[in-house]
Amino acid sequence: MMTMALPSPLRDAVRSHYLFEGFDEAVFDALSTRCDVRELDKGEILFHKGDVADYFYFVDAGHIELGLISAAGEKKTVEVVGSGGTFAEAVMFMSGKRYPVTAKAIEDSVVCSVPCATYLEILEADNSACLRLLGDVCRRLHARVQEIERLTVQNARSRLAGYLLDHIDEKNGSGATVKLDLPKQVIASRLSIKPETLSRLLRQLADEDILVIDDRLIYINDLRRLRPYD
Amino acid sequence: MMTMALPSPLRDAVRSHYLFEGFDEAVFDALSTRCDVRELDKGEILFHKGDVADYFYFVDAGHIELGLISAAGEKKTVEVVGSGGTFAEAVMFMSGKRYPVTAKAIEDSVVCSVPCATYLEILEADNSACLRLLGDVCRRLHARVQEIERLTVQNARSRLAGYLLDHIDEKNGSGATVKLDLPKQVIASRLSIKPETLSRLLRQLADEDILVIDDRLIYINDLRRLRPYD
DNA sequence: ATCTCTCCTTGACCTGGATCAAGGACAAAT
DNA sequence: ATTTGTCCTTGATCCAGGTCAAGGAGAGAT
Repeated sequence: MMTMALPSPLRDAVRSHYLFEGFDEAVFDALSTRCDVRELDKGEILFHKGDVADYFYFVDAGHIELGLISAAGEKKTVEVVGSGGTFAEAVMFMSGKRYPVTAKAIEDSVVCSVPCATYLEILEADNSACLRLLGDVCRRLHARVQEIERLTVQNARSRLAGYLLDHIDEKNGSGATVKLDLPKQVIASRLSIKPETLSRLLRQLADEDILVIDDRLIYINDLRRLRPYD
Repeated sequence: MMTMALPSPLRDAVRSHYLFEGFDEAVFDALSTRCDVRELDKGEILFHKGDVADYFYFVDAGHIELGLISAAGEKKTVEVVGSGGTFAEAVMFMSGKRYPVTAKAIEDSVVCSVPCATYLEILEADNSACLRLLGDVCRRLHARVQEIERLTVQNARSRLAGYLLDHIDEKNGSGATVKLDLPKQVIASRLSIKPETLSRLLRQLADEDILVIDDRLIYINDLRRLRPYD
């Protein structure tokens, strides 16, 4: 992992993220001098679950996987954050200040670290920043509740259908195209199934003529036949 | 369901909750005149998933179950809130402002409704209230991530062990006593298992002399033998 | 005291998805 | 051109937990 100061294009990208865009120029400037760029190789771990959480992150390039690993080695991807997104900003308020998940680069990535302490100082003075962060955290909370719903009241096939419908690139009439931008193993983990099962389910949907698989490109023939499972 | 103005003991209980205790007397007073008491019969539904979320709630007495129901009729209890707790305060910031869960009284209960719009106005002026709410929402977010972890990397037996260890009333040496304060069906749903499975798992643990069951009282003989599953 | 309800337990059986094991398809390295 | 590694697929088998069905126990209601 390499660490260095913020180059100006990255500074601008961070600046325009809604967690920062409301700040005064001077305030943001002070904050940005305390941020660092970190370049991560594919597979590199940024932080482990349980590490002290002094920073949250903005993704400039690549994909960061937030996941859980049990004592027994079981793995589960909770979320994958792509460029333009932030993660771990919610831990700022947690007593103990420890990351509840492990963050790992699933491809060569560039992230920007933001010191929680400095950001917190800003929040203490800036009410509207506080409200924006509240909105952000609540959105995340809602996403987690939906995930629990998917895990408990839906089966694997429904979860896959939901995932595909959520990742449509292009619609054409009653069909659509989905380009899988993540390795299938990562998608499987996000859906809490094994890669083998994902493979079989896709095959099953293809056998039923609901979709056609061309490597990482999936053509959905009829959205109506996929939706009932969502 | 009966609705009426806040009686003074309930007013004090709400006042001392951390989401309100930092308010100036005058501010809290204005808010409290807009709150109502609602008495719910066992089984009564306070709001459905998808309803417009104009209020959040403080529980004065009883237990409120926050749950999900799928189209197919599958049920899952996400959380059970007892007296002194609040729920649905996070929806204030959600676009659309709709409840993501259904709230149902699992016994005769008394709750106090707090209008989101009024509370939001206070937040817009009071920075420290904002920060307290942020802490609160982040705690909830963390709890949801832990729940996802339990659901995905642990099996039913581990989840039950974790539940029991989380609900210990009294410790004595290497053992402990747990008093189940919720109907077993509700506990089962919280653990995302069927009542039959809960019953069987408890029996299994009893057969292994890890615990003794006396109706709603459970004596854990040896915590060390239960912990490995947590 | 018997009915009826709700809550819980138990048994018999079934199934979705995991696991184990064996390749296939590429791409990068030598 | 062969090796090595990563990612994916496919088949065979297994099992945790669900489903279905049949009671049992206690609490009110009549």
